[in-house]
Amino acid sequence: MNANSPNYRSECALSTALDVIGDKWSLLVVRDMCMNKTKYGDFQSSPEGIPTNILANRLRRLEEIGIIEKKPYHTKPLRYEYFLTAKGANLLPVLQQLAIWAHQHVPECGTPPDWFLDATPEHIIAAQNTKQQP
Amino acid sequence: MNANSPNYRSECALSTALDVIGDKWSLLVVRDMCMNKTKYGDFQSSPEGIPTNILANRLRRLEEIGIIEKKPYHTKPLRYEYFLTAKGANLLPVLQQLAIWAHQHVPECGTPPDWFLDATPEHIIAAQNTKQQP
DNA sequence: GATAGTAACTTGCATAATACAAGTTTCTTA
DNA sequence: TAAGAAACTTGTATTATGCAAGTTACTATC
Repeated sequence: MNANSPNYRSECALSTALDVIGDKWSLLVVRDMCMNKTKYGDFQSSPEGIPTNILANRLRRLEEIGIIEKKPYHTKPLRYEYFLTAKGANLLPVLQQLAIWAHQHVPECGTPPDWFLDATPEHIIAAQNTKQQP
Repeated sequence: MNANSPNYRSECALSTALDVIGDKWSLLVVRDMCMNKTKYGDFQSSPEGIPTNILANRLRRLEEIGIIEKKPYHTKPLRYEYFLTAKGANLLPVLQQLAIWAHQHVPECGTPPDWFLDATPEHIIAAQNTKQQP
């Protein structure tokens, strides 16, 4: 019952990864952030149509576990932008492999853009920094 | 309502991948098969403890979508072993990247074995073939 | 200065996914 | 003859997800 007992299903790294980000929406929010989306409304307007309560919950959880961090961009009312941490940006290879697999093996699905497949976690971080300090 | 309208959330390859294998258990069953487990009881005895109704359901679904195939190893009563197809074995890079990420970023989790990180989909297929034709 | 609009949420309730326990069938072994 | 294993199915409880509506604090428009 305390915050230091995450209680993963097993010691297996794969299983633990799925316990942390293996839900229906988390990786899609991470994808959006890789595309330089930063605000609540940006995530909401993605084509998958994430329910607003789920989005609020995922942003809270992803921040708690250190995958994203929020920075205020407006006071009165207080509003935040969300950015990937290094931990979050390092999920990019996972996203890329998932996209490659679906593109190769699921006929109906779209083609991932080259910039996405060619990017690295470092690119993502760099792009975020230029956006934050214009 | 027909079998040819899978109705994915969007055209996005990542989103489609998650629609296909983005649940809590599918990739763990694929992992077990990468470790040369083939039978129902093998999957059940993995440390995560998959519920038996979920396991039966996932084996059916994974076969329907062509990620695994079953072959009889015993008649009366009829019993099947399950193997990865090429489509299934090609999920290995996804599993590897998830395991690498968790190993690097989640303190409590275990270390993936070298053979797992060094393997390729072709290795997996080859290992299955030697098991099938002794 | 009242009215409408926007952004980022929260709340309540319905539906779907997952979990747990028990039962079933068909052999095999003691 | 009885007990056990293997591979499930069925029933029900719990949790996660989905949808609609409401809230708060501004900003811009008539």
